[in-house]
Amino acid sequence: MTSPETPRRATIADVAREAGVATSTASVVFSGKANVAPATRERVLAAAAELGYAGPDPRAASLRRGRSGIVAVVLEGHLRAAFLDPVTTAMMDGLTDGLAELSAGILLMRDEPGDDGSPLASAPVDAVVLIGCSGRTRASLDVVRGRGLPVVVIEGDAGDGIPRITLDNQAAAADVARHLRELGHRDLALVTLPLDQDRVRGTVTAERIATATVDVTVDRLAGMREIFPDAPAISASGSLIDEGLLVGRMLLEDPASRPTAIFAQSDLLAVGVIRAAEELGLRVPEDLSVAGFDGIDADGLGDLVLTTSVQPAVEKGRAAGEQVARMLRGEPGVSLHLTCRFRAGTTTAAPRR
Amino acid sequence: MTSPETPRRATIADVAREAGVATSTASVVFSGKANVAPATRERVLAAAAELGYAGPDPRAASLRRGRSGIVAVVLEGHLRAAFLDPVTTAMMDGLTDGLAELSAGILLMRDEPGDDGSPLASAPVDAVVLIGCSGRTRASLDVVRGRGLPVVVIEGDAGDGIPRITLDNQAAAADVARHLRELGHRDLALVTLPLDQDRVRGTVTAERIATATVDVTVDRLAGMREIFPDAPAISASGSLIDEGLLVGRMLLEDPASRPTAIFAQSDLLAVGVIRAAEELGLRVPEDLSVAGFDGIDADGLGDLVLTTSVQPAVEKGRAAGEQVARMLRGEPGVSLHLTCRFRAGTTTAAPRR
DNA sequence: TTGTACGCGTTATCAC
DNA sequence: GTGATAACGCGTACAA
Repeated sequence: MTSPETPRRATIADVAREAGVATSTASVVFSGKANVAPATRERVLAAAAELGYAGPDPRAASLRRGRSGIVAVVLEGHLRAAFLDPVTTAMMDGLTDGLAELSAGILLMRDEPGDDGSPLASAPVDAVVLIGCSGRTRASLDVVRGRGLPVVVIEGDAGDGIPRITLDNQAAAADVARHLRELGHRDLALVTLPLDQDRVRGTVTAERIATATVDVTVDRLAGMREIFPDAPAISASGSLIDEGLLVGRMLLEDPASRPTAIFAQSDLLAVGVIRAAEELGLRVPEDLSVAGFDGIDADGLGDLVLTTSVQPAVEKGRAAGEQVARMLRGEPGVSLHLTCRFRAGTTTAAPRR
Repeated sequence: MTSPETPRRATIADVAREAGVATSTASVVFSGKANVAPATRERVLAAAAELGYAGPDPRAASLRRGRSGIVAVVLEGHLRAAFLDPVTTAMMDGLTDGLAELSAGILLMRDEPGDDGSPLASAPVDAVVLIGCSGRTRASLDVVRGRGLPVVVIEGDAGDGIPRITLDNQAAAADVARHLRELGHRDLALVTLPLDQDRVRGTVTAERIATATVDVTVDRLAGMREIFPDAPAISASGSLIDEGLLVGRMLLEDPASRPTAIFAQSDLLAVGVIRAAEELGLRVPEDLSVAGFDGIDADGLGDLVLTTSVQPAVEKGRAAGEQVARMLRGEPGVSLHLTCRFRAGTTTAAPRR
């Protein structure tokens, strides 16, 4: 222990000694939490420069403070897939806003428990935001809660008294469907998001709905069916333009059974459907009306404006961030229910016949 | 101090006492770093359950170990913009791969130094990956380096001996330009990525190039100009399909000055240009050749295959991750220069006339 | 296999 | 305005 092995990195104590002050004084110089005589301050800073001291070690500081300044964001599935989704990125954007007052960093994590237990359990985080929480997360979540950390869930349910940020998916979907009905459409087809983890592309049956696990999909479907109880539906395997294209082809290839309008559960799917229509020589909205959901500004639509329900994606993130901030302040977190706003675009019109 | 104030959270010492073992034994039970008699182990676990102990505090553990298991990724600009770019997401994907052996979390950070100094300086991270590093980052970077943490830069220059992952942007762009020249094109127009933080859309002048700050843009432009020294260029305000559409219109609207080929600095821009051509009734590649850069599998091209230079985006991330892992192991980090591969597609052909 | 003791680098508290 | 001191909660040589 007394052997001079590696030339150890300077600590704040070394700096204090070099400057001829107490460690507590040096600490205050760096944290700025109290007034220090300018002369003393200079001495400390000079000593730090001389010893190559780069400021307080964040690890030690976070142990002492009980705060690391990091908030974990748990996404389901591959990170890449999550960031491929514009709604998720918008939400992350809002989250950084809501977290701004904490000036906290965002630690990205996946839902899956890794080889050596969930990383969630061993990461020095101050709070956790779950996005679309699936069952698997529960276990690792217990550890986090057991530690007394704030947890907020966006569009999911983590049970107990965990604050949730939710959306009026069903009502908003009904609004869009109503718009189509009022335009005069009677033959509507639906394109849904995945129903469960399996993400099977195919016709949506009553059985499949009964065993569905993705709330968003089920709720939006219910809203659509409020207005069009018998509309056929096909589930996509993800919220992607290419999926919309594939499902769009399935729905449109047979001219005999072709619907006059297609309502997709996401804007990306809707863009794909529009592309499928173009492929088949159908014009939108003259020959086919297409509506989406989300209100993202989809890249690649050109001059068309998608009829959709604009969800407050950024707000969702911001709200979650604000709740985290509140809970970290010791105040109780509350659940919030946000609403979507219908937007009539240029992709829907009255049917031809 | 002896007063029983708040019912303090249980620590590993409490668990050990409750189980009638030494703290070290309890510690080992949780870390699994050594063998413990099954009976003892059970007693410890039972005690932990009883006291509501949720496992070792990550903050304390990281101080003790000197590792937090977190790697910071610094992106320039808004997080949202970063994740809108397919190249960035692909890179992040590779990064998680390269970092896999560390099973480290990824802490997202922005380039901008906040109000209270850069968050980079106060985050408990083990290493830092910079993506497209601008000058502003330098200051906070010094703190990190002063602390002796590994730093790796992807497509940027952080000075000194910091390992860099770079791309042969200029040579690769020249390859694409050469292909167009060999096809017989003489009238080429360029669409560039943003030149600087201002992201102004407009004609690229010598002055603008001189004050440009985005290396990628400048390098690719230089490569293009090696072959077509006088080709006119317009800068886009971002790598987006709709931006390509706008700039494409600017370049194509006047039939008199219409080029026979357009080379865009990103595939997304190229897709937009193709869409602009379609709008004007021009066929690709018969009436207009279009080439891009990146080699992402762009959505919405139909049966066309874009002529482009395929950059190893995932590899860039993976390489950075691997260097970080190496440096954390104590080995020296090395700079890597990756190369793009030219891919001839169906969007380029000999000019008509 | 289990227990003891020390140090990781800070910062909050309180007295001066 | 400055200084001494005690935690913060854990991991790990080392001895038993």
